[in-house]
Amino acid sequence: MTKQAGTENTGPETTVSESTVSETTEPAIRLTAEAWESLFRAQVAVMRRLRNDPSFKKLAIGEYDVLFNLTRCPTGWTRLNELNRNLLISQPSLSRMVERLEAKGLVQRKQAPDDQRGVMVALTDTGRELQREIGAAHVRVIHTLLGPILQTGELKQLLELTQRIREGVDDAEHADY
Amino acid sequence: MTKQAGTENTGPETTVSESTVSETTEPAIRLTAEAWESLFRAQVAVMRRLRNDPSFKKLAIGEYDVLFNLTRCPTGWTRLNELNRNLLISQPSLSRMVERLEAKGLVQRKQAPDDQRGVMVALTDTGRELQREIGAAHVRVIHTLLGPILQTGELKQLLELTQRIREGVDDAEHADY
DNA sequence: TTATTATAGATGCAGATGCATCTACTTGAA
DNA sequence: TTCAAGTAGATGCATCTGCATCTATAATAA
Repeated sequence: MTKQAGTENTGPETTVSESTVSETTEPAIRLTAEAWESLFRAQVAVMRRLRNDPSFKKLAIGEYDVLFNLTRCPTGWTRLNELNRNLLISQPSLSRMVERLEAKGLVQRKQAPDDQRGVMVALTDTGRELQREIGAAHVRVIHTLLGPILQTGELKQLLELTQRIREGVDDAEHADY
Repeated sequence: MTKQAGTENTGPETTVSESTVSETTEPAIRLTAEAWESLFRAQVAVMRRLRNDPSFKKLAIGEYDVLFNLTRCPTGWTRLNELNRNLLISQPSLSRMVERLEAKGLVQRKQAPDDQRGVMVALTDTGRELQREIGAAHVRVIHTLLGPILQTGELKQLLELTQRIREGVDDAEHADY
């Protein structure tokens, strides 16, 4: 349980609480909850570090994420609602965030050709450049942080497991049942 | 690459962008970035589902997380700054969130005995009850969601890998270098 | 066609967030 | 001691967020 000797630990424990997952909980359910909890905390731990990195001085992490998602569109352009599927923020928030990013000259908008209601977004050259700059720093931080913790094989395992989670959850999302 | 036949995919791809991690990037660095990216997206995918669950009607997910963290304190009480270490929100935000939770009767505050500046927080009985209620639903959703995706052994792998990340990152945080 | 229902995105508004700063207290050095 | 520097938490303020709702367009049914 990795408790440092001589430390008066009064803070929250890193083991799963009995009030949520009691010892009488069915083991399979308990394990699933513990795995999720651990995944979530790992994400928080890494994110806390990332957020404070000087590379995110220019742009909030959520805004960077929008630019990043835009780099992944084969045509360069995406529908606003499509973009929203990969983010945690709400539709109105994305709408206004894109507005701000446009004002900063980082993205551009145009009407969707096939749907008069729709809006398409793409990076501008400036936006693409900024994304690359921040992304490069981002990658360096991650490598410095995670490199000493996980070996190549373990990184591959983690990648594979989390990819399946993402795909599985997204599929369930679109499934009509 | 799991692309559905007959689908005009115009949205963001699920493979890592070349603009951030180019094919010439050192493989180890590339893999680390891909693993983090995948972990992050998996977290987003699960979180999107969780957030919409009716069990979070009563309390925002961030507020639930505070209650949850409080259940893990051996003594029941924690220092505000200690609590803040496990969360993504800023110190002023936590300060006000606790204020609101106190107003709702879910947590209680008292002055720290050993430090006149400090504030200690603990759940009230009502708070503990609500945490249990939401937590139980939470666990059910997670199990329904992740159960069909990962097997027992895989969940254990995931748990182990993410635990190491959390510990490793937190240790690096406290290290003085 | 026309009426109904659904969807894309924008907007008003109340409330939450982070940053900078402030006060109060503590620590450590002279 | 005394005083400078550091830390805990609160607060003013500008900004961002989500919810509910609105408009405009699209899809579906009658």
